[in-house]
Amino acid sequence: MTIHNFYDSDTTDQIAKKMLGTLLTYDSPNGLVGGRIVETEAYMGERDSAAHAFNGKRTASNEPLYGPPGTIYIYSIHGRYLLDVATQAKDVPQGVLIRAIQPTIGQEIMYHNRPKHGVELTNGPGKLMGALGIEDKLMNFQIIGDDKLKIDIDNRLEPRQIKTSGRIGVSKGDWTDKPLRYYVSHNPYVSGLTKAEVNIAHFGWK
DNA sequence: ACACGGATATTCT
DNA sequence: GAATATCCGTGTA
Repeated sequence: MTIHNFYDSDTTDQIAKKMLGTLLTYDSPNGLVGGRIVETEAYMGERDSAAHAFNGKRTASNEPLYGPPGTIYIYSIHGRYLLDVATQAKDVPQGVLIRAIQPTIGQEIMYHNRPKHGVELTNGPGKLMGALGIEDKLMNFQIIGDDKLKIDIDNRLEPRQIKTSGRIGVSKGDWTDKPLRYYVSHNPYVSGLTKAEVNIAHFGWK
């Protein structure tokens, strides 16, 4: 199965949900790193008041959102770099923000890239990029899976339960509270998860 | 020049 | 947990 089949004939919110449990990997200069995606958010394009392409806004920096499905869209905010993947046909600026991963590959390298303890390694969109060692926008416009940065959708882990909520950190607007954030219930690497919600025995996987 | 954001770290109750 | 402090690229002027 190629990455392209994954996007075919699905709405962006469905794609965001289906990305949970897939494996994000990066063939970094220091070695292979990566982990299971445990938290995503869908951004629904021109009509979505929280989206970068709201009202058709199109600039040099959000141009990758307008690319074909699988186009990598890295952007900076508050001095961090965040990872988005465009999900729809060319010129349809919808995408999924990858907000957290459970590290499974090259953890020593990631702890070196980002010297924090436990879940602090990757429990946020800027944190996971720091851990992977991606601190620039050089991969913008690449198609995910074509080069160093990949999402492996085979052997996807099945979440026991997927929860939804409003999206984090978006400014007030009509779409602020729409349930377009998806996460693997009980997984400790989900951002902002309370201790009581974590299950250390199964991490939320079937 | 300048204000601000799809965030994170620190410093308190 | 809740209130700051700080991050720096980007858009607008």
